Amino acid sequence: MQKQDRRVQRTDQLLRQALIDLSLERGYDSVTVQDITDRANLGRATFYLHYKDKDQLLLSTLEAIVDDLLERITPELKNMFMYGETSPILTIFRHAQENRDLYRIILSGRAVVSVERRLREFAAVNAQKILLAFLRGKRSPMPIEIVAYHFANSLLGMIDWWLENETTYSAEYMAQLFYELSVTSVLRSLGLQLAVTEIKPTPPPGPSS
Amino acid sequence: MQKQDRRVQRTDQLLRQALIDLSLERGYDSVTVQDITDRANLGRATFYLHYKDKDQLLLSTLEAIVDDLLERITPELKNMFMYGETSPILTIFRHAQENRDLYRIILSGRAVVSVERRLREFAAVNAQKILLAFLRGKRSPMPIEIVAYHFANSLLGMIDWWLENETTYSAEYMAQLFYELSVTSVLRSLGLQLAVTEIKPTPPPGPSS
DNA sequence: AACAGAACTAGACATACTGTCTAGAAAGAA
DNA sequence: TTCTTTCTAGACAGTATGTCTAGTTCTGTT
Repeated sequence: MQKQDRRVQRTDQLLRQALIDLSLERGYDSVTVQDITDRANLGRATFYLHYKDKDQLLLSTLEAIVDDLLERITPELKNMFMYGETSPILTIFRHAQENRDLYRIILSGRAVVSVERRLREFAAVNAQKILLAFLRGKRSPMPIEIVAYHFANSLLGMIDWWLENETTYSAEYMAQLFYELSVTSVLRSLGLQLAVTEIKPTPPPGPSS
Repeated sequence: MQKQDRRVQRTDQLLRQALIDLSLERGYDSVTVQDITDRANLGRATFYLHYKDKDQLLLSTLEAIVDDLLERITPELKNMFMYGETSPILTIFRHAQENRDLYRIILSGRAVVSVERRLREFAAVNAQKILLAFLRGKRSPMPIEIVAYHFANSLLGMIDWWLENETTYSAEYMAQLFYELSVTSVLRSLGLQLAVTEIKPTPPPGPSS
């Protein structure tokens, strides 16, 4: 990451954006390497100088975005409020909104298996970490892996639905829905009281109906 | 479906099984039409006499299995008990167990986008029907589409996890976990009391830990 | 047992995409 | 300017697709 690589980074960025755009336009599967380099105004050979294949390109885009999310979310996990402005859940919804295109490609199965699986695995692993922290050593009455998987799966599903359908709902509203639909029962299943302060009564129902 | 088509059906079945087997062995994506017909001891040309492409073949397998499930589940939906031996949820878990291979290929994203999406859509649509029936005309405090999507997504996620990991858990146990993790909070989110009888206390915790 | 029609096969074909390689052009730092 | 990195154009072999044709093998019916 030294020397003369501003050019390289620019090319990287062009390729990533081209793949995202083309995927949304006509589906990840049907996008060829040729298509990508054409769109990015680059030679096809250049692609292979940067990435092994199309999946690698998408994967690297995912990694970048995941790093970004982690950076934003880690400090918030210190205090474990699931509600309010510092809620990690809210942050995740906001992050999804900001990176809507990429999330959509990956989540709605537009993209390829391996990448989606990577994201889901990442989510499940982190969910488990968080739930374990909540437990503080207590024993869960339910297998923690299932609960964590369910938690991550629900969150991703909620995001998927949101980005595909009613984007007019605010991130705050979605976070609240998720809280009511998932967080509460997850905590209860772990044998925990809602160890959470700041429960807003019931935020305004999202814009449209 | 007349005349001399026992042979056709047999060929169909051979192709389907070959695709399932090969997909589990080395991933749906990397299976070629040649592979399938080799495994089924058929000529490649024969494949195209039956299906347009690989996706079509998988899709037709899915349709068949979905029809089967619907047939079993429809009568159970008459009485709406979510618990007990006639619980539709339990039936779904059993169905998944019986058709484990196919479910795994589709759910774990081993297969192709379009097929998985079809299954998820099917699940969401039916979930919505069921929830509407539960509401009996009452107005839900939460957007019903989201709740239905969440419900379907959770169920599929649970099945996915189950088939991929601890198949030693019984279908009954999984149904109960699902009930506690999802059904309760879904009903509550719809503004419903648990309109359900027969809540078993807490079934034995699945075999392993 | 023989026949007719349906179902399958083998192989060839055009097409498309992949991933690699080479020789050389363009860009940018020194 | 000069030197190194980065990109390009085009060619290449390899593999999969989907279509087609002519011919073979089944199977139910007579």
